[in-house]
Amino acid sequence: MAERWTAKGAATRSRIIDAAAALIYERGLASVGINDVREATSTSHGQVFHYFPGGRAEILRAVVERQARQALDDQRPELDALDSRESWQAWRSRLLAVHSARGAAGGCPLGSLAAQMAESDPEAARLIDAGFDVWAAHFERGLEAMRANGDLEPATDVPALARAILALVQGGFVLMQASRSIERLSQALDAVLLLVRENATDDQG
Amino acid sequence: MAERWTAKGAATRSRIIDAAAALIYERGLASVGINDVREATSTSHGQVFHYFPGGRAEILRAVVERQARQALDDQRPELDALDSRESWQAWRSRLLAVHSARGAAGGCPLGSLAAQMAESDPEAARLIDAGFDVWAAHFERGLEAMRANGDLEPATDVPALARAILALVQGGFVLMQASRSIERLSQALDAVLLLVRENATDDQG
DNA sequence: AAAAGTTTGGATAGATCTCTCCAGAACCAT
DNA sequence: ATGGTTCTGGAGAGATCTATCCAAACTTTT
Repeated sequence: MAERWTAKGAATRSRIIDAAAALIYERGLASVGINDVREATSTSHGQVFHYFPGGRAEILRAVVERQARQALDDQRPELDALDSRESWQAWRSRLLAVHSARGAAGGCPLGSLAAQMAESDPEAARLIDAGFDVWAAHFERGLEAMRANGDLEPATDVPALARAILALVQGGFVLMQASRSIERLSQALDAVLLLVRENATDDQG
Repeated sequence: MAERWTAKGAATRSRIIDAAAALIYERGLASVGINDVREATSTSHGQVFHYFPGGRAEILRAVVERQARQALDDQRPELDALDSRESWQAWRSRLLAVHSARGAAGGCPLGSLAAQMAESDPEAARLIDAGFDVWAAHFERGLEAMRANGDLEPATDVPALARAILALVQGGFVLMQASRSIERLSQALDAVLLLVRENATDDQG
């Protein structure tokens, strides 16, 4: 099914998704129509519906999947090795740097889509939720690694802690988006480090 | 300026705001047009623009202010007296009950508007941010009361803790909205209690 | 009761948006 | 090369949406 297009076609399709994602991130989903995407990509109306027979809804779902990847990539490479308190700190720095460079606008590439799509498109909501699952799994992996190294209290409820951390991150993004201030995200990430520290064994903080 | 309308007129205006808020909360902002609001309130097109000369954008801003109040009311009366660990627990229970009854859908009445309006309407973003400020101030007041009672570590950075708690709540709402599971909000609120407990003096937990 | 102001209903303009359809150009395999 | 497939361009139907405008009905005031 992914082989339905030639290399050229797949490139055009990607271009459409990328442009749609960028526009939605900058202006909000409601302000982005097919025509805006068409203009931004120098494509024709026919192409858009050729590559997305499901129309706008199908583009939007592709954007969700793209942004789920984007949100994770924004945190790499640190996201893949959150196995010490220092690595969590490095992860925090990267996330802040990325969103500082973006002007503290737009919120979470993935999370900001939740409020915009969840109520109108259940399938999109499912995709967003799946993205959160993968994200939380990365946190879990890091925390488990810490536990294996003896850096985390053995009794820690890792899945619950991972979800709490993800909630903190998402909430930090929401507050940041409303205020356009990186400070809000920074405070939330400080609390993440605090949570990790308080579940760590060597409580030297 | 608030006396521009008679009692009857003000009632109609309120009816419009309430209906718009409810529809937006249920279907998402992008799916709600003036016509939907008109139908839901059995009003005419003329009335809508009579009471909101600024058109759709003005209605939306009024909805933001209404939902800022709604979000706080959802947490009352506990929100006004978060001066002990028990009161935080009662607050948690109320919030869960309210959103459980709503089917764990829609997210935060206020916070869900951030992603939907912040990028397209700066004034709306300002109103949302102001709502968050009031919300955080309530948390601060409760925490300060705890400190005055000797229940909180004197060195606690209360404003930062309040912001972290608000971020947790907002993030919990985001995860809840995507998954339609009250469990996600519950986990976030558990973490709130944990944060409060860990900043409390008598660490018997 | 008359006048002034407010509220209500609805027609309609004007713009916008999604989506369908068709045809020509480019590409690829045999 | 040639036949089939994919890619591209654009016209236009059909629906929807915001907003304006005007006049009638109702309220309030004098």
